Amino acid sequence: MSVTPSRERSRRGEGDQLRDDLLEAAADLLAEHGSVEKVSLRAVATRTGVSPTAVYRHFANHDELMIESVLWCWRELDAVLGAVLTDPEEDPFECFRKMGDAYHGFATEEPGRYKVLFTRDLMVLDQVQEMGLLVFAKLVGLVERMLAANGDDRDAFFVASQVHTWLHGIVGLCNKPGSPEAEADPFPPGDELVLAMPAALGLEPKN
Amino acid sequence: MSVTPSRERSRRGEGDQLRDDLLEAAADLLAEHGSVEKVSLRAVATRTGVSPTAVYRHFANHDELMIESVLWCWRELDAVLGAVLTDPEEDPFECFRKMGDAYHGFATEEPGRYKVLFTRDLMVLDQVQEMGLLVFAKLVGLVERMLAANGDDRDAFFVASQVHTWLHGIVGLCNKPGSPEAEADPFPPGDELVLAMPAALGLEPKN
DNA sequence: TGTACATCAGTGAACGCGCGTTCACTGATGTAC
DNA sequence: TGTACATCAGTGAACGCGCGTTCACTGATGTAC
Repeated sequence: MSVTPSRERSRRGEGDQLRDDLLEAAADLLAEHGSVEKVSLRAVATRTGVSPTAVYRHFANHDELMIESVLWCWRELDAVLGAVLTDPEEDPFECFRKMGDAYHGFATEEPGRYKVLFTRDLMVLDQVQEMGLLVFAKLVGLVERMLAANGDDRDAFFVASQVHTWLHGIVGLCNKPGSPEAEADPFPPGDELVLAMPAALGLEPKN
Repeated sequence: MSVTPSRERSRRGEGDQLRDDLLEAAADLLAEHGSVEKVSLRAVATRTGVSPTAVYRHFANHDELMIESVLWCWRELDAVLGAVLTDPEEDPFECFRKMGDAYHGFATEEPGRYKVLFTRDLMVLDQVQEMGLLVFAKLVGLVERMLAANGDDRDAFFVASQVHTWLHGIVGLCNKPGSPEAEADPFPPGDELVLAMPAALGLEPKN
């Protein structure tokens, strides 16, 4: 029941440090296991170097710890995509290609994290849904710019939904299961499908 | 520890009946919970009206019970899609529309079952992968017929992969979480996206 | 036709495990006088 | 400057739970003689 003394007790008034450390450990465990059910409060405490009871000083219970950790993960995806999507001066088509790569890259490098983000039971929660909308709104904006540049009068919201659903499906079916053992699964590599998407959806610059 | 006597003991020589009953109960529980981890051997036994130990007469352990149940679920999807895909006389474009509806319908009506089918940890298993390939091969055949009808020289395998990844993404992001509480989620209804897919992928009959 | 017996289809108690959560506590540290 | 004390940041033991799995068993049923 004792704990590896891997962590020094915070100084007085700096107890909130533990909260961040717990969230970081929980996010790592979510990334490793890919699901909220497989990450126990006790495991998070152990990884942080603290006893299970200490967690209750910062979170009401296991559920709250997990929800906060998932929101933490969402902020990471937002940061990754935000770095690519926000510059309003850059060519939107170039921007779109980079976004596809970034999205596919995140899902490939962090499959567990990605899976957790889009778990349906979690997306029902208001706060999680809000984060999802925030990221999606950026995509809608980018699609608007592409359509405008092409004089295309399609609905940007609908087209952005097409983009997102397709990307989501590609990374869901084509991701390798960790090791590069390669040719086991029946599908073409995800990046080829990502590459072919803009043309199929009419999101390439008109000549 | 005792069991509701909801089930009569099989007659001698008919012990295999229990095996089928267990698989059916397990498939139902998978449909309800949407994940292998949430379905315990004990829960399957209880639902079947039998003690946990009885399960071991037919399955080596919890893992084997779950794998066989998932294969059972795959056979159901195969049957649903097979009913639509197999008639080689029918107009392939009409057939394709029906297939999209059937796929979307299965995923919407049985979200738990659908989720389990495409769980990555399970798809790694040879037998599960084999079932997936079997279903996918039918789609490739259908796409071949559409491309041929249109004199389209694209690779049927690649186009079928585009179809499947997109459908998978649509049902993954747009499915309602059970009740028709409606306008919570940010995306357009899945059936609209399914309807728009053939045109976007160039899979409508040429005039 | 009667009876001993092997087999089949299960049961029931028990095990050790990790889990979420509660409770009473401890010891260092900053503050008031 | 010294000391009493409140507070903060945790600890450690214990609880009841459901789980997968093992073990010795039971009772009905078909078969051999």
